[in-house]
Amino acid sequence: MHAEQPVRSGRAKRLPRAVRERQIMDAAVDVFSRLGFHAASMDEISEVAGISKPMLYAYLGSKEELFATCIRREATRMMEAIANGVEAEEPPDVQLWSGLRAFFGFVGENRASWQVLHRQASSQGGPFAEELADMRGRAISLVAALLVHSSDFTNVPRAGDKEAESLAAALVGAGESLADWWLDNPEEPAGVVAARLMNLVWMGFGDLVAGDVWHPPSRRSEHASEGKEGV
Amino acid sequence: MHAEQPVRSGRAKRLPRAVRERQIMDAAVDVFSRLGFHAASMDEISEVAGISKPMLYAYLGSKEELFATCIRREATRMMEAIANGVEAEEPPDVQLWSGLRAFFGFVGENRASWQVLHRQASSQGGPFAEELADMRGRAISLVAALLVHSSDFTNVPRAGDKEAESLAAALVGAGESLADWWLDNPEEPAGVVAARLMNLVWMGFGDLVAGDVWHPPSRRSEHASEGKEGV
DNA sequence: CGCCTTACCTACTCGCCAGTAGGCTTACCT
DNA sequence: AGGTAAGCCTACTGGCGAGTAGGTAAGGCG
Repeated sequence: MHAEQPVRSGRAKRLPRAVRERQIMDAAVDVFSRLGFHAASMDEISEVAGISKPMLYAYLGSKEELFATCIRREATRMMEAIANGVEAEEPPDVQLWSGLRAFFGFVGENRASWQVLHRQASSQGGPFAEELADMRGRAISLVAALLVHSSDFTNVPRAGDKEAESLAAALVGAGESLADWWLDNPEEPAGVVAARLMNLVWMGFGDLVAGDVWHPPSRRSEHASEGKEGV
Repeated sequence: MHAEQPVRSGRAKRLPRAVRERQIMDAAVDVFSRLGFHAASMDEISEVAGISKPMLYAYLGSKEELFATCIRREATRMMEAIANGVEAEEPPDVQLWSGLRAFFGFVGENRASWQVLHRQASSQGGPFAEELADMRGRAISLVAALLVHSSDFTNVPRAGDKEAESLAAALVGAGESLADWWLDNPEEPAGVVAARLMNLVWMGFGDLVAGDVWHPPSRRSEHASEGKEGV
């Protein structure tokens, strides 16, 4: 939630192209996330960005190009945030936990990004959804690899790659969905939401109902049922 | 996927109001699901319905009213489908399984309904999202009740109502999301998708990775890892 | 048979928004 | 200083789509 700088009045100060482009992108993400692709108008985006419409067209092209660019930028930012949060040497459950925390952390601090990325991109058809599917694909591969690796650690014969991928898809889906739900129920901190999903997907209802919970390997240790780990 | 009856040419046959309203609603769901709320035009809906625009306005009111009516109708149909699939006397895991099968069965046979219901309704803000949130709320309560009841069956002290509700939210979210994913990957049968989610949420990755799976209490028995149950 | 209600139509208005034409101004470079 | 290019603007067009005005046919019923 950046504080978009206020509406301009009169001529805007001269700025180098790169800076303006950044401002415009920020404005576009903001407006697209609030209004949706169709309802968002180039007039409003230019106004929020503090410039006039022709500048918008001069720098970022048509409305569709602009939107696609937003999606690509935000997707990249998010994947990087997650990658930075995970240590490849840790055991699988810890890696998953770190990934979830990084993911929900990103969403929490970039609600607009997530909104435009997920809800808007997926409800417009066409090339936008593909862009998104692409990112989801990368995320799924990541998790699938984690799972395969994870069963290597155990004594289990072999949990087919295909099956791992399905499960990964389900988990990524659950994450997307929980993040969406969180948008509408923002009172809870990121750590709690992440812990909830971690427990659900790692332990399952079966265990939870029986009273078992997963919790991160001790650091400052946690009281029983709801990991309140930092964001 | 109903075969919408073809485009009319000339004057439409006189029909009683109730019948026309049904036709119009079907057309509206179809068009909204394909194009999204904003891109859908009243002209196109009226054309698909086989009547003229003023009829549309006469019967169903403004575009927004029409959309809201679609959401309500489809939400009701869906909740009924699920309710009909579940027997209150069964043990909790079986109830959950039946519910999931009914849910994915409905989505499979009513892709357009689901699309309009979930993707469209949630990406438009305003009263539409509320309508949807309402339905989700009912679904969550249902699952939460199931969970609470479920831990009554075990010897566990008590899994706070609040926590049950969170988990229910996560599960419902996972279901929504997996259904969405399924829209884009329609090759798999409903039963497989349902089984996948069942395993994920009931067993958890922890157990799955260790080689344990959940499967429905024997009927014609299933070979190991991927429940290919009905629907 | 004629009257009226209900179903249905064609043909507009009007506002909004993507995209553009054409011109002004400020900074930098020689 | 003065040229020039990069940054910026106001003010338009053109099309599309929501919603309406005002009229035509068809079935029912006295």
